[in-house]
Amino acid sequence: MARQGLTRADIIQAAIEMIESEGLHSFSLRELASRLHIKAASLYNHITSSDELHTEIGYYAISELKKVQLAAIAGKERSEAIESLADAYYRFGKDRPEIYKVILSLPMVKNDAIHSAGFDIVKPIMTAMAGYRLTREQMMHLQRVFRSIMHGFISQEEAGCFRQFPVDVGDSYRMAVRGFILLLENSEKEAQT
Amino acid sequence: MARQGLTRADIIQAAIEMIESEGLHSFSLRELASRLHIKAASLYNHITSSDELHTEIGYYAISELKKVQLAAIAGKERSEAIESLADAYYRFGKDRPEIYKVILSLPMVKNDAIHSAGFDIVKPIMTAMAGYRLTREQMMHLQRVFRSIMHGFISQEEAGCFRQFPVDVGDSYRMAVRGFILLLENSEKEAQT
DNA sequence: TACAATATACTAACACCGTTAGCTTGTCAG
DNA sequence: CTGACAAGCTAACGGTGTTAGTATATTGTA
Repeated sequence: MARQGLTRADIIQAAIEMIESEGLHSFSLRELASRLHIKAASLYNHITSSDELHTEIGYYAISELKKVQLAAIAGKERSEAIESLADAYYRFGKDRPEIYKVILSLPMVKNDAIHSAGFDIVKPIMTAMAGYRLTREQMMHLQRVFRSIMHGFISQEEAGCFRQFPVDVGDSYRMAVRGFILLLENSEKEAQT
Repeated sequence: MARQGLTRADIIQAAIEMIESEGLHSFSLRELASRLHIKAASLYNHITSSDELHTEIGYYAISELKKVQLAAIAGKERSEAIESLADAYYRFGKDRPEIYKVILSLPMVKNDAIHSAGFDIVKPIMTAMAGYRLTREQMMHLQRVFRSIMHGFISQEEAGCFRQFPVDVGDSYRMAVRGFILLLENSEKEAQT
């Protein structure tokens, strides 16, 4: 009745908007359905489960992050590229916290599609490190270190863990990035010998 | 009827055991009550809400982590202390992943008791860094960097994000710690000038 | 143009969740 | 011994994701 011909894409889109504005924690299928002027059960004509929808939103989130990262490193090299990439990462987490949380909550395990989508996040980092004379093995390790630093920092700040001291969080962040660059330079020296 | 005289401590204890064995995600008050041979509503004679219980378990988790950390740095200095502390942190996250998740999910914001409990996690790091000649301000920043690295690494590995390359995760971890020590040494030099 | 098939919506219900109100009853202190 | 408190209970509310079965608008085809 008064059927509006909703598509799967419409639903994913609406879910993303809802998560961005209301927060991931308060998301529910019933509320989503209500916004689309539909009953919750009707959503199942387009999706097979809540998990699947969640995964779909995860693809979007990863592609958004990748987009921002690629733009950040364009035409840059070495420490400039790293700093710019880190800034992009950091700002994404701050500007779109709910979308960032979606990425974190993604079940990387056992889902091949998401697993391979994870490569999208790795690539920009590898590119940014290309200006350093590193072995491929070093780069694989360093990419993990970079992601650990960025993710760790963003999620701890988001969780409110950084309010314990009266020093600027931005300064802490820059120190963290500096530490990574030091490690890059140090690894470069090691690779030369 | 067959009243067993459960105490608040009994309930918290049972909840901890249940989370460790079954996982945080599948925890529920009803299941907890069932294990105690009680109805869910009866739990409310001892706790005021699910959130409160969650917070209580958080205190336990933080105290456990602190215990492990203090033991790790006892009688050690400088890089040896840092490495040992990092190892303790890392092993805690790996050995007791569900309890570690409880710490992460703690609502640091707005809860003063938890906020101050957070200092328990900071202290061992500050102590471990005491052997370096750093200003107090530097230490506040570096403590954030350390926690970011550790938390970021543990949670990404736990999420399965590190399966994308065929290089040893332990090697990546050691490289991350080495990066932090490099940053410490570098900061020390800066403080001297 | 008519009809069949499909896509889109619905209602009703199930099993779970946290939580509250109100009741019973065992236990212990005065 | 008795009154008060503590510790349990049942029943219910509103919330969640999900399934089964039904109706109907749209669309493709004969």
